[in-house]
Amino acid sequence: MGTPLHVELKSAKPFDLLEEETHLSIVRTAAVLEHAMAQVLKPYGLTSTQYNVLRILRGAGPAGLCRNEIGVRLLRQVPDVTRLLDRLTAMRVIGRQRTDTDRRLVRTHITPKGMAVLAELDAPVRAFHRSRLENLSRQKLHQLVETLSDVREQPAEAKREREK
Amino acid sequence: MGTPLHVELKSAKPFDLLEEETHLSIVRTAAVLEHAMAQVLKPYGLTSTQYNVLRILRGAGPAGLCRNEIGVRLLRQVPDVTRLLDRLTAMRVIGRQRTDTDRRLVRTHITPKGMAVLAELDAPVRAFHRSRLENLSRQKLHQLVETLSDVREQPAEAKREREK
DNA sequence: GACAATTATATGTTTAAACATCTATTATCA
DNA sequence: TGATAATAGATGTTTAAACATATAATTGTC
Repeated sequence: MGTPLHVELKSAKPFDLLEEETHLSIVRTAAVLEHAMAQVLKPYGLTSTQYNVLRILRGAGPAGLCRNEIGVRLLRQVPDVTRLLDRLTAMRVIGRQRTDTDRRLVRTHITPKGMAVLAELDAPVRAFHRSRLENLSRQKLHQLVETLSDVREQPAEAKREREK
Repeated sequence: MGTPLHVELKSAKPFDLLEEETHLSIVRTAAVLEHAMAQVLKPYGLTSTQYNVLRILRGAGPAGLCRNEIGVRLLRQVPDVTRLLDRLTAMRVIGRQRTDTDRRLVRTHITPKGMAVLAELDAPVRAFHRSRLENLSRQKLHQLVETLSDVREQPAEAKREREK
């Protein structure tokens, strides 16, 4: 059984709004996981966003993806994908080339070096994920994934508001 | 029922490791919530970390807290609390003074202006939390909070490793 | 077929995050 | 007591995030 968040954060009193407690729990849990994951990636000189890009491009295959498409697939949106890709290009783990048919597009693909870095990381990353969540049953994990997708679902009212 | 994450992120194939899917779901959900929360705070010129500091200091009362204590209570750890507090001091929402008994310590407290900003934000923040999670039952929320605290709990093996 | 609107990416600039190092003060203990 | 370690905080520097704006290419429309 885990520690209540308000104890973990030494808050004076428990939260008075369950929705706020839930929000804070999600953000806190993500912060803890992201910090641990960053430690796994650090020896390889990658940030989690950079690793995210490499995983996206490996999944996309040799044709690669254009900048915007990478942007929308990122786990965390970043406001400057161009320079994120610049840095990965400097590391020689990705490559870029203009598309002929639509010369606005720049296709970005993972290089053999990038593939090698990912291959080296696959085992430690899997081991990390498995050990980090070993306390939870398969059923709990499935339930958590399901509930979180409901959280991300925009409430109906807000959706209507946004479409105006 | 929410959208599966691999569809949301246009991933080529569903995840092959449930633990990884869970990790990514948590991080993705936090990113979505944090982005929405940032929109609520933006008109007030506050980042979510700055808002977090003000909430901590309001909870701490007039005596305030020292720098390190604020650091450990933050939802997301930051590596430079000093300059985070510098910026809030420049906004005149917090104040600082050296402690007499231990002159290494600097006590930081929220100012009346800081209290006023928080007071103004209380209603919109509560409304945001309520509407953002209105799709979920109380029971689901309780269950989610409980499961997330289990996720944050360090696995027993890793704990032993860390204590060496 | 011109021309505004849209889309895709890049650049300039300000601000903050990240990391290492440094100073001052207090605690520890031989 | 006096050297050493530990703690609290600040500072310097590099790197990346954030935000606005610009440039280039394509699409839609009348």
